[in-house]
Amino acid sequence: MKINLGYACINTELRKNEVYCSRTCRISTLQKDPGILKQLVDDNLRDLMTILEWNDKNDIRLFRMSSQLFPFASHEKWGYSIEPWQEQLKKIGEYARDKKIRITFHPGQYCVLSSEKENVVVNSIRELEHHAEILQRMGCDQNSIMVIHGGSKTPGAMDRFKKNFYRLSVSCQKRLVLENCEMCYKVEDLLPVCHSLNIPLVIDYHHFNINNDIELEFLIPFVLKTWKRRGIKPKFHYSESEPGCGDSLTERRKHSKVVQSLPKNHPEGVDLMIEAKDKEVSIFLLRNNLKI
DNA sequence: GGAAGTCAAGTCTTA
DNA sequence: TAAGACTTGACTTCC
Repeated sequence: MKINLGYACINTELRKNEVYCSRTCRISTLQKDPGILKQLVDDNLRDLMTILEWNDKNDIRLFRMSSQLFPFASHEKWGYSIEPWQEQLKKIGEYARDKKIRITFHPGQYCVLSSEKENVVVNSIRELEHHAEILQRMGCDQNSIMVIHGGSKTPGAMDRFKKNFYRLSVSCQKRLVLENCEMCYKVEDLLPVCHSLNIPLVIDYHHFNINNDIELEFLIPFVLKTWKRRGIKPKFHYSESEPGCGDSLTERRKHSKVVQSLPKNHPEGVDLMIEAKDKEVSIFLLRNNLKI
């Protein structure tokens, strides 16, 4: 069996040697020394290249970039242009393309397009446009997607999501995909929105296992259609609860250190992002255990 | 140098 | 209505 497995943001082996791409700072530090940002971004981009080279050597061709690559770049007050790093981004993008490493993003929990608060929506739009700009400057193709959740479950949330989706630039719209979550939006809740906006749907198996009503086998064909009609290679997420964790939702939500197995009936040709604390180590374990 | 507390951001629950 | 929990890794402060 051949599955394209990937991991998110941090390479634990390289991290031990201070190679990582999520350096940031506090606003209080920025106020004292605004020039610190350039050094943080330079170091993050340098290490991003190192991580991609490591991925290539280890035949890992799916990687989620950290949203902290450019700290505060989308901040209302402290935001700045990423244009000065165009050359580095282009070079990194060319390398990823050359090595067939699929790059993706997963902006954080504060990115809520369905919020009732206009300022939250405006901040979310700025955040998404920033992520899309990075991918654009890297020259990434349509397979470099940005995954977000449905967000708020207040009345009218999905209508607001749809309305605010059209406030995004076209290049940003083209990269946006939705993911089911364990609290608010199940796969079947998101399918109508994805159909209406013509955006793909990421199945997160872990979230599905915590929050579901319908058999996944029934839903998968509908989900795969959302990718096919856009010509984007499907990607799902997988993680497990910590073995021996309690029954409460809080305990089950936490990701385990490693992933022991693959989801049952995972469809052929769907990339799989492994979301475990031990990151790339989980991929090696899976390859060994399952002879992938 | 290590441990503990804090941090840009949102939403939901509880008091 | 306000405070705290949620989640997570990195920063910052304290001892």
